[in-house]
Amino acid sequence: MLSKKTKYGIKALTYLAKQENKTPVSIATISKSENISLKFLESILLTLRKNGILGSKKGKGGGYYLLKEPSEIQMTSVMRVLEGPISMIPCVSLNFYEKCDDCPDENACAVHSLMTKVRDNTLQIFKNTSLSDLCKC
Amino acid sequence: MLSKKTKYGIKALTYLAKQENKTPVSIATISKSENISLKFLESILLTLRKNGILGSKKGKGGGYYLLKEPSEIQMTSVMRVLEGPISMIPCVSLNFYEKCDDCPDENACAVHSLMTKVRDNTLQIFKNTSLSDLCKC
DNA sequence: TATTAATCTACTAAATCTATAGGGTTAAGG
DNA sequence: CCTTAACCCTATAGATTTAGTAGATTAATA
Repeated sequence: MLSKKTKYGIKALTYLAKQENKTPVSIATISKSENISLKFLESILLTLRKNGILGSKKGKGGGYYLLKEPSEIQMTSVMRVLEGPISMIPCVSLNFYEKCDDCPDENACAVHSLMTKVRDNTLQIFKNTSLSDLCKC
Repeated sequence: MLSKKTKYGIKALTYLAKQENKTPVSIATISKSENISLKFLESILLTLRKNGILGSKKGKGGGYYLLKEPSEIQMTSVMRVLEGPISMIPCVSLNFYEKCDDCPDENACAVHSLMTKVRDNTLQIFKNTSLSDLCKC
């Protein structure tokens, strides 16, 4: 299941991507427009900033803005920052790999092979989708 | 994230699919072979039975067995029974649809369109993968 | 320089989900 | 009638999610 954190994060990012100029947008503005709890959104935007996707400006007239062009922001990085692993199970994860306790042989594991397929497909979609693509809906 | 329930369920199913004859296999046998907590596996097999994937026989010589041929069991049904929706978000789910509270227009929602793509792809994989395919690893 | 608009930080909390564990009941076989 | 094994119900520790609350910090501006 996609967490609300990720859902709200993507919505906020597309909102910012749709801005014509790059002047900062306040959390409150995004919160109202996208119907997102202000305080929750605050923490989401903070993690996006700490992970190099957003920049921020403090004080009056401040807010958040994209650090790169929307077309340069892949959904892979957005998903990894907000949702964590793209894989459904750690033993097939590229960036968050972990061995299963119960599994003696990954190569003979049905779950492993099935989830590898799913990961490959999902990864392709996220790689080939940028923030600017999402704005076209 | 794939739950352990689903992971264990798939492992148990492939174990049953690998059996040559269709005589029932006890929970204890599968539990030992696949390193799965017996009590947890018990509840998993029970839900698989209640959802028409497994049959069971009580008493001595009893246990669980597949109701259909492994090649006839699609991963779509297995996943839906164990993990629930295949979609990452209810608003794109075919079998578990729910509207988002915050979203005024699904067709204009970036998350919706992205997750529809992911669902379509994942669904294809699960549809085209049967239990017998998983035994070939 | 005082005010105001913002981000930033830290703590708390309710609700839900996950992954079991325990114990008793029922049915089948020998 | 004894053993075996599924069935069923309950509880629970721990983790995660989704916030809410309170206040500190920073920067622009009047």
